Amino acid sequence: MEEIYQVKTINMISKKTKYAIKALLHLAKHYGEGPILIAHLSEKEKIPKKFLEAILLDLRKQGILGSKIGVGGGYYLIKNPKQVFLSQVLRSIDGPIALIPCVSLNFYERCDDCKDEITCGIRNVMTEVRDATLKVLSGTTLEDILNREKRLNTSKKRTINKM
Amino acid sequence: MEEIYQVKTINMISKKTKYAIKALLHLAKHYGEGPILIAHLSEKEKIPKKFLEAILLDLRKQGILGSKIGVGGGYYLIKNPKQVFLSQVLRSIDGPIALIPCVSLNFYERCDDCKDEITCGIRNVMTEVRDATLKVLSGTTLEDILNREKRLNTSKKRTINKM
DNA sequence: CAAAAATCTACTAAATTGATAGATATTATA
DNA sequence: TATAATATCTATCAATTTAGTAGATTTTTG
Repeated sequence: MEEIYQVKTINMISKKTKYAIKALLHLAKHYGEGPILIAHLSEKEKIPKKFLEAILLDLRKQGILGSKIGVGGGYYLIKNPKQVFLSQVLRSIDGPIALIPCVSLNFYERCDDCKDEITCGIRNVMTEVRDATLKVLSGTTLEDILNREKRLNTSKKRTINKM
Repeated sequence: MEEIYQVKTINMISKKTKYAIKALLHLAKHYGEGPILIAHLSEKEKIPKKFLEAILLDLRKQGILGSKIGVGGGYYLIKNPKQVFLSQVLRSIDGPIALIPCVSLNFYERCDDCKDEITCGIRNVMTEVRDATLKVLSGTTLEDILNREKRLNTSKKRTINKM
């Protein structure tokens, strides 16, 4: 009898958020070149078209994207890629970055079982986790990510040439 | 007509993990004093009993807890509280700590849409996020959390006395 | 007016979360 | 050895979230 192994489904950032980042990076690469079609983004970044529509709409409502209807329309970045922070993107789609609501800056909620926030040790650690995470996420922009990719590409080439 | 506001449900650590941490802190506080009943933990920490059963079983399978059946039985910490890291607890219940599977140390999976891991900018940032998060989570033990609570309590008292 | 686009509304299947119910196995002790 | 006290195992469930799809509608340009 064969056994079936079920890979643990993983709960991190959602596909939706990952799609959002990929779409935004594409738009960032073509910043200033006018609107890009949903259909084009969908094809180039391998994102289901209808799903992408919803994502782009979210990002527009967050003030990150602009859109134009009709011939010659599409989506475009409203902000400069060096002003779009990864923290903002994650919050726009998945919501909070903190691991626990009582420590979230943008989605605060009191824990229902909380006796005293001030002296809660769990909350205290989770604040540190939040700060450590945010230091990276709100220190990284779309432009930074594109630059990382450039850097990684050239250092990869150097490595290959040495071999 | 009244409007109904639905608070955004929040996706961070699960209730299950939070319950696990609370149960473990309780057991840590009484480390070395012998087994504690599920029923007792359930009542003191306000955790649904049947749900708690499943959680404790998980933690036992992870080698964090031991159990004893029958009269005088219950659950107890196998490891010293200064050797139980928060990272291990989170992984035992919720799974991965990384935000993206291709960067997870314990639950690695290749992204299905990945062309080249080495030059992926998203992966590059997410590695940094993982490291920053882990620095805190794997640097904090059950004992540390209890100590934090003691410290927070005394500094709170000092503040109150000053007023 | 026609074509090209985004936008809106509604629906769906599968997985996950947060539980509960009830039967069973194990152990200490009277 | 019987019994009471425990943990353990198996099954089930409702609500929510995730990852989409379908189709009608609105806006804009030419």
